Amino acid sequence: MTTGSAAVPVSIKEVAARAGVSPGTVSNVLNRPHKVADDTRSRVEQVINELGFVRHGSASTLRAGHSRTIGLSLIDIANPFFTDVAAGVEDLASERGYAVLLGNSAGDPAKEDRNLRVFAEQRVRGLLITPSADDPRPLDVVRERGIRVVLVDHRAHRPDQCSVAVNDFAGGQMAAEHLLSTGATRLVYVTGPSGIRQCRDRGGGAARAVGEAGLDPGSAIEVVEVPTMNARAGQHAAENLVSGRRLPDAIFCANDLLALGVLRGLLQSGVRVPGDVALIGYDDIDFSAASAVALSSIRQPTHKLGRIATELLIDECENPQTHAHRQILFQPELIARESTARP
Amino acid sequence: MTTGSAAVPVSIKEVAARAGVSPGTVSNVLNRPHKVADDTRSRVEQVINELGFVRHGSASTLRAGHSRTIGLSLIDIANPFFTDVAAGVEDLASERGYAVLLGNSAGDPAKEDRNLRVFAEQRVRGLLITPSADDPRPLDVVRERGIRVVLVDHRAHRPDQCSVAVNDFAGGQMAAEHLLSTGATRLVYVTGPSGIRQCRDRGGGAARAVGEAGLDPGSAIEVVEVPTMNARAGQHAAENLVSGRRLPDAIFCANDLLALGVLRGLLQSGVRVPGDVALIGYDDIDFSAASAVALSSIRQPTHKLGRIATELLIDECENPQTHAHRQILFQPELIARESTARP
DNA sequence: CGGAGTCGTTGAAACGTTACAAAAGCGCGG
DNA sequence: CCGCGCTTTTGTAACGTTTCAACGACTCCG
Repeated sequence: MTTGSAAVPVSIKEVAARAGVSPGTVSNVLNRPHKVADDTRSRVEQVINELGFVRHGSASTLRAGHSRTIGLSLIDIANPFFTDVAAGVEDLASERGYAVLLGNSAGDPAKEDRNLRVFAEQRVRGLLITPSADDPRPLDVVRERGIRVVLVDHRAHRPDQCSVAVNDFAGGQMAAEHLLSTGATRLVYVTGPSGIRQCRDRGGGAARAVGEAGLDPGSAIEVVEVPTMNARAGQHAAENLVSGRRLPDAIFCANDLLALGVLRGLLQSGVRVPGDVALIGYDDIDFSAASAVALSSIRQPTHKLGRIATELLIDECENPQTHAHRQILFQPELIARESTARP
Repeated sequence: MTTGSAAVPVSIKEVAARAGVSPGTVSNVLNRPHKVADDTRSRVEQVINELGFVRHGSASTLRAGHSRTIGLSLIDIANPFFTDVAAGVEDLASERGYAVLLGNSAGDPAKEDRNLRVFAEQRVRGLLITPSADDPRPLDVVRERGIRVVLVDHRAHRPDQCSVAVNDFAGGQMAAEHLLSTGATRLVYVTGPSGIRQCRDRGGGAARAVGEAGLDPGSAIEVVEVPTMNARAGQHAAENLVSGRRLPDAIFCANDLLALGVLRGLLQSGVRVPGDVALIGYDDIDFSAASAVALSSIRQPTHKLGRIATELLIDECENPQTHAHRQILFQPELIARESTARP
């Protein structure tokens, strides 16, 4: 058994010496293998394996002027939506040999700033971010440092920037249309703080659908705003609706956690779903299909969102001259389940 | 508007020149502020702000011989358990000024290896890992490179290594005792692959509880093993139990996703929970309290797990001489809800 | 046989920071 | 006014890699 003693990292020079070549050649084997003669290359590769050489990323970054690391700044790493996005990011990054630096802003702009600073220190090659606020300034600061940025789940506010998002307006519209198609005429939209763009857009889409159906959005949709978007808040909202005898025909929730809470609140009060009230959520998180009454929802291509964003970012970093900036907007998908099934 | 052109990173030399001091002094301001005279320090700090200087982490790492980055290798970033752990890790790391490199092994040892390699290249200061297999060898390789490792949700297999885990045996025992206390005498344990240590331990704990209650573990517990630990598999298992007329008094599931699926399967077949069958899960994920019948579960201190692991790792890295290795084992906690409530 | 063109390899100079020995400045007792 | 100890600052040599001009060895063609 070896003692936990000295770390003895082997450098490119030792590899070079042992293989009887110059350090430059070893570097070429590592970075431009095709420029090295076959037998030299295989000799060097053999020595690399023998010695267990691993390139020192920092030295490489320092000299080459850029790293193989990308930053990922998320609003809430505990939220399944972002988690799925992160999984997509990690997937592609790992395939392409990039490392992912994780930052969780937890909705706090100060913490987001701190993370951006750390990313800047680490000289990340590029940055994927779901901005915690609409304010574009902190990002412009990052861009001025020469770090490429791709926005995730947020439309770019300038044409020379890539973004990947999902059409929340269309999703809201889709959800409301679906509810209306079950015969509902009086809707409730249970949503989080209106400061959150996603909540606003989804509500806007729902209003549009109601208007297009010939109803008056002002009276046909009641908006119930709750402070946090979790199940507890949803349950509370449902209890209020029941006790206030303001039960609509159908309820649209701005995310699935809210919807699961609403579902629970309704069922416990003896309200039947979908019999008395139809219910639809948003995000189609895993658990939605598993709830007592399988929850209809709006599915977003989360994993893909992460992958594509990463793809765009890497392309922008590696081919800055040919890269075409794109603002990609995915369409969400209606997943109809039991909670909106009506005879 | 600035053109998206030249990245103009300002170096320590320029700061030094502008502040009328030597580069060494700037470095001291950055790393050992107390060794610099007050007025010099404030002058340098002002220039740093004016110029928007950000230390080049790679140069620092290269020269200093160690980075301010820790690696985090998880089995499944889409699983709420690991996500909560990751949030705890990110929390503390960010507080201490460390960056977190994220790796998601997805249970694939090959991918785990690839990630470990990337971590090695980045010269992470230390590594947090929930190993995807029981095999300690890949980790020993990492340790030989001089990278400190703290195991997360896994007991260390050697005394000179830190680990942070939760007592799964106790958790399983706790769950089964609770079920027995409701009057149950015939249990089913729905679990994932027995290759997963957590599943084995929880089952072992349950068997112990049954034995201690004077029952024969061989006949009082039926084990149902499913290939994947998600809701679909749970529902399927429940349907099999119902159709096979093998309904027990109580069901213990190795995680909440399975339990939610089982719950759904039972309710749809007209089996009442907890009336006919009591049900308990494991992990106490957010959604458990929100399901149609609030799910009893075993709660683990996930966030804390992440924080403490990070704490241990940073201490081991920064104070190698005074650091005492610890194998911390948290105790889980029973959360009794409706699904096990009996009159 | 000489010169042009290829291909593979080399050597040395960076990249931005930190560590450390040495120097400079300063106050004070003799 | 010297010399001593103290604090503060400086200059310089690394750290491990990549880049690039230059070089040597071949081949090919005239």
